[in-house]
Amino acid sequence: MEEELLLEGSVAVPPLDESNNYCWPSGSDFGTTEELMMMSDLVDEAAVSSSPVQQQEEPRRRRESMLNKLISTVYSGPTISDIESALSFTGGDQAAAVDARNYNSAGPVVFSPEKVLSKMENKYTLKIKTCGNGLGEDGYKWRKYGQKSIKNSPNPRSYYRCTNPRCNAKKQVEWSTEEADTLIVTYEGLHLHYTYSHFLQPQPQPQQPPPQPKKPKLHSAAGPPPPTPQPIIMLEDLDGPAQQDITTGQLDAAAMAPAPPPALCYLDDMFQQPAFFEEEQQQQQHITNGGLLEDMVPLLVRRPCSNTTTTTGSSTTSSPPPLAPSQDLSTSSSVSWNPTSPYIDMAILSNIF
DNA sequence: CGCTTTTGACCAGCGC
DNA sequence: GCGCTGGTCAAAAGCG
Repeated sequence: MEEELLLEGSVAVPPLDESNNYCWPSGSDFGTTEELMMMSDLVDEAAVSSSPVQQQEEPRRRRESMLNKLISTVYSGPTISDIESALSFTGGDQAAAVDARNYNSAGPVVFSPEKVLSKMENKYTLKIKTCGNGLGEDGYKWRKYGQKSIKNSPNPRSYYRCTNPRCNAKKQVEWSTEEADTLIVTYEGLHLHYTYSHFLQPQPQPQQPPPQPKKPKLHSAAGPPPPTPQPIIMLEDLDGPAQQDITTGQLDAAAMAPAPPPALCYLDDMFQQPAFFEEEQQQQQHITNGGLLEDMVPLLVRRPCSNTTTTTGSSTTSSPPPLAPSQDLSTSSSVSWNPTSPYIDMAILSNIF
């Protein structure tokens, strides 16, 4: 089936919000449906009409530009330069040199233009507008270690620490007093690790309605519960066929179905790849004093939004379910694709390389 | 049983 | 020094 081929590495398109804009993460330059369709057309055109000559010159640059744009859209984590800057950070202007948009929380969120309120040292303060389901996810696994009521704020502030023992990243989460659906998340420190431990855990997506917090009383008076972590996917190798649904955060069962777990499907497998370790070792030679380079932030892709429709191909614009991810793609045995599916075909992208 | 969350206590920084 | 505030600790409880 054609659909099966196109399924590899499909990229979920986030749902539309009230303004008919896609809930892309920050930095997105094509938030509207029209812009998205233009981008999709451009990519498709490049894949279909490119000739050997064209591929070498202008089209190549254009494709690279488009790809970079797409990647920058789905990848919201810190870049290598960010890490380097962080590791060599001395304060002041250096911090300002770090592009804050590269370190934001993804998930079912829309970033307000003023998402980056401040960035001092390794702190990133973000305004995150939740996208309907009231949850923000950034792909990392956090452990809550405290909660405080803040003066002049009706909402308590929650303190989270990365569960990775090698990582001292922290974040503070509180609901905006101005906008009920806006989270104010302050990240401190960078994640010097992959999210493999979390990724490897099959994440049973909650059936809607989403599960109540274990102790809802904390939030009953203060607003919705704080964000919960969700798995992310790493786009390990753009030159090869993508194997994961990089935005749903779930392994794409269809992508894996034809040949069970290709090397890149599981991070366990990926870590065992010689090429991967070679790259890791090379990175470790560059940065060894700030953390484990096994932990260096990879080319990872965060899910722009979780409440996308999945395998049914149903429209995302009509009464979207608040939490469609209840469908566990990692266990789905039948996945189809059609043009109405909220997916960008990564196979198309692979053609332009 | 292990992990996570809750929550009161504790500590440090700051202003007066 | 004292009080206030924000951040962290750690024991207890919850949960799967």
